Amino acid sequence: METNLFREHERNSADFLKEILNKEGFRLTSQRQKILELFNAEGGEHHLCAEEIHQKLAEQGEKISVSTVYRALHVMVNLGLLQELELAEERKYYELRSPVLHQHHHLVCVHCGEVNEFEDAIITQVSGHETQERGFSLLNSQFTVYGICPRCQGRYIN
Amino acid sequence: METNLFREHERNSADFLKEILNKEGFRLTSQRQKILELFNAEGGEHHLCAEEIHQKLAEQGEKISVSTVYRALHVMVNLGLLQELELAEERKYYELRSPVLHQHHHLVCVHCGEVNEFEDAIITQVSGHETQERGFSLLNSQFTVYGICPRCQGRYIN
DNA sequence: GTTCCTGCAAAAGTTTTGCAAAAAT
DNA sequence: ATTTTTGCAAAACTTTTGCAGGAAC
Repeated sequence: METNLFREHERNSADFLKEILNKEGFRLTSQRQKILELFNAEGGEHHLCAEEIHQKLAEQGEKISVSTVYRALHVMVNLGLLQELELAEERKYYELRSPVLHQHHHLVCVHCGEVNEFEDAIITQVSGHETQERGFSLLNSQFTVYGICPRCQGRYIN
Repeated sequence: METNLFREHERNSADFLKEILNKEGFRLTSQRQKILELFNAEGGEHHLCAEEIHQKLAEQGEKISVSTVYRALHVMVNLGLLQELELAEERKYYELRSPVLHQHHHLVCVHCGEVNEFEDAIITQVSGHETQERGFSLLNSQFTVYGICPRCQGRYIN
């Protein structure tokens, strides 16, 4: 069961991205491709912030400026490829966008920052119910649970 | 049915605040009192950011610096009096903290920024379930639904 | 060829911090 | 009297923007 828009087209990821971009008058650039590849790399980080993206690409020898990263992230959010997350931190994180029905949510340890993901169809139902009741259209939802993970419970919590 | 920690002690709100502060080695100051009074004022804004707090207090003739507002907000979050919200905006918002069982959540119009609140016990149940399953202790949770409100649906969405 | 995109550096906006004076305990 | 808190100004950090050169269409 695939849960992200991008992986479904992995074989021709560049073509797929180009199509999506061009449809809206944007252009395919190597920088945008590299950023999306980073998100798509399996086993890697799921949640990335602009600075992390910039640094990881720099480590791979890619030349890309921070402002380009920010601009690319905005474009991809607007195209529906990425979703912006508000975790416990001061900066914004991004992840590949899941279709609403397979959306996952986050359980964050406020002590060590560990992030767990989970899915729950009820959350989607509640989103649909609340939006319908007020005549809103539903775009997406974000559910974040904060707690202290088992490892950190043993330590003194400041 | 009271839903916030502060209102329960409204008659002696200053004493109540002082007690909470002193218990942790903090001191009661007029600035901290004024900030909490602002949140507690009924019919007022529920969600306030640092700059709004600073401005509203200035309008009332209170002298308080922005840095004091930030410092007071941090103290009150740590004491459990306020909760930090990550709405759709670039800055952080705060509201009086509700006991977990009566927590409310937010429905945000991404176009005009209108914020609706709602309660749903199922959200609390899911929070409890997910934390227990992974051995986390539950601190709180935040559920935000993004959509477009009825008024904005008629307009062109950029 | 035209339009969009990038990189750079500078700017903007929010939040934090160092320090001396003031206030709370 | 001691310790915390405040206000101010400066700094730190994330994010945005203007502009000229370069790349994609």
